[in-house]
Amino acid sequence: MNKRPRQIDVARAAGVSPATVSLVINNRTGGNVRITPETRRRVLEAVDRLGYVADPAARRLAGGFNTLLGVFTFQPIFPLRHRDFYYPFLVGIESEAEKQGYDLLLFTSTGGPDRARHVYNHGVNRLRMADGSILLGVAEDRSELERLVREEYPFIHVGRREAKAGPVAYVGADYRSATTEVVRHMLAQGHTRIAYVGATQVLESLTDRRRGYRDAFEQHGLSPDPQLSLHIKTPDSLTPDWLLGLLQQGVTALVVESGALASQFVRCIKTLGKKPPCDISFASLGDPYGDDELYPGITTFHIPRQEMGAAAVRLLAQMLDGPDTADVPQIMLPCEFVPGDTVGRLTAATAER
Amino acid sequence: MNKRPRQIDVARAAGVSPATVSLVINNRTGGNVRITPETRRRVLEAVDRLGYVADPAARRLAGGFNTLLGVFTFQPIFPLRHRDFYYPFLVGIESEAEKQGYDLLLFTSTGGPDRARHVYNHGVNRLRMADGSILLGVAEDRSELERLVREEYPFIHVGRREAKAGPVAYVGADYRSATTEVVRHMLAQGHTRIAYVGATQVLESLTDRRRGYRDAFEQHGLSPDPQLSLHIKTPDSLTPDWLLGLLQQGVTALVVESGALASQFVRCIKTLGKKPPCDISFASLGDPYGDDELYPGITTFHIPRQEMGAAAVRLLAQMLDGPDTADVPQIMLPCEFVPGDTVGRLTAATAER
DNA sequence: CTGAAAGCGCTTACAG
DNA sequence: CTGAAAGCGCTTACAG
Repeated sequence: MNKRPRQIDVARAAGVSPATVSLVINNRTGGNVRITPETRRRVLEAVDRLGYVADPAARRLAGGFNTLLGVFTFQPIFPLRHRDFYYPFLVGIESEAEKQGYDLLLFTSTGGPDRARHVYNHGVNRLRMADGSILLGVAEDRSELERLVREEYPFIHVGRREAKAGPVAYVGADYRSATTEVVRHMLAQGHTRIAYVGATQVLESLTDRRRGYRDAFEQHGLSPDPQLSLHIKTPDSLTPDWLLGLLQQGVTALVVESGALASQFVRCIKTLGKKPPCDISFASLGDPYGDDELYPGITTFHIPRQEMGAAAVRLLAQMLDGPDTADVPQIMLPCEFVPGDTVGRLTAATAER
Repeated sequence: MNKRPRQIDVARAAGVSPATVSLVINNRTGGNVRITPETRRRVLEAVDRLGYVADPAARRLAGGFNTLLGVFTFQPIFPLRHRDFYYPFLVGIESEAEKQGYDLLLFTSTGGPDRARHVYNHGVNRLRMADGSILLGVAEDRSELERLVREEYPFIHVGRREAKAGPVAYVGADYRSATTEVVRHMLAQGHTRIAYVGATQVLESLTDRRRGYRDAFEQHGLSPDPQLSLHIKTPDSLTPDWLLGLLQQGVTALVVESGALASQFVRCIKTLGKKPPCDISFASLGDPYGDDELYPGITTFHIPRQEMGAAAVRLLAQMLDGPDTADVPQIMLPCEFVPGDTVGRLTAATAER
């Protein structure tokens, strides 16, 4: 086990100084650095002959940067279930990290026994191992986010987030406008009794949708019936009977807040032997992740998950490379409206059913 | 507050030397090292207050460890297509890394313009940033693997690999035995004209299956008809006509080497209006990844991808923790036989069809 | 055009 | 029980 050659070995073999070896290898040519072609040749020849390979750790230490981007998720990033939740984001994160020349550091050592993950372990911000990090997913506990903001650790959150400690840098999706577009589409088809079925949870991404729903009505000079904004604890609460109740209240169209609710809705409507859009118009506020076709021609909008991941990396790289401007990037990406065929014109028959 | 705190900052804050900080943080307690509880407390308090995290690069350079496990794939790890190829491995890798307290370093900065990845970029073995690495996937070019072995860099390959430079540490799946089991199952049902449809490629995992096929015949005191071992360049070469030709040669059963070939086969057989197992018995040598049901009750074997990932991490952790025993771990995990219903008993009707 | 020197942030013998 | 010092293998001003 002969030791691998070091820079100094190459220098000796080529009859130059270590500095010159470094210069040649890194192709540093700017400024007042100029290497004779002959010297360069000798160095490269020695590198080749000795099989020299620079130590990346030393390189990074000396260079003062580590080109490591952290990826932190509050839950395991590769869960067996819901495998697809993080996946499209990761596709974007990875490909952009590749372009920007960063490696990705996945914080897997921060898990508690419940597999919920913590930024601060033993009071230490593990993320500091990376130059900056991307945060993904939903944290039960907001205090870690607050602390990160207070600490001024460079990070980008995927998904809009608010914190008391100050502005959070994020790449979000514009659920508000997208929801407005969907609901306006329903209003334009003559519907006014449009139910909103969402979770009880309060979360930025959900609040945005709820605002979008309201916006749509206001833009039509209407205001939504508060009775039709329904918040349930779990998708299971959405039962055929419950749905029937809604229909009897004159609901002619319905939007659900998430993919999980959408599939539950589809199940119920089938049980009832009814079909959208004839019996009820229906839309999902965001396409389900994965490519399992939830319902073929569902009316919805596309969440640009991949682009969000890529944009987050790009912003983070800028934050790290660029001069430290104090401004906190906050970006909302548009969601593309997917017309589908589950929303139809309100007919007298439907309305009076 | 701008710069991240260094060890020296903690030392000053706690009124001790950097060495003591290092000792406390790494829980070095053996030998003649003993830290007063009071000192330890002061150090940890300072660490906490300053938010100190050791620089992994410096740590590695100084001869310590990183608790970073590299994950290297020869292609993007999160491809949009074939998303599921790496996925189940990653599930295992992540959960085991979590258990062992390692973070995962994904080498995304090593991509060439073709997105094929290289261990050695500009002559640098990027993997050395991590204590050790897991390698996944198929490399066109074997020279990097050879070089890693020669360099004695600690790594585990997921999937059996051979190298000229010496033994490769791996966690493989026992495709050979699994294939034997499948083919014996066919032989036991009376089939003898069993075609083997595989790729032209030569690769350990494929070679193992080909051996397993041969083994099965030998165990029945037979030897396979060389004419029935067929190797095609792409799945597209498997056409209905081609299949018909096989049937006319008296083939009554058929195994395909991969999931891609399996779905192509299923397509052809449907075109021909035939059905397994009545018209032909059929098995796939390994379940397709993902959970898209290729063919509901297909006869195959289950590749324990998740377990392979976990085992690789476990072995690597042992390699790194343990005293440097020179032995190279090579493990083959069993594949579970999935009987399915696409293999049936050979009847006179089928044989003489 | 190239070398000598300092320094990146740690860990590990070695003293005391 | 803890500190001072050397060293890991590089890069980058700074001289000359």
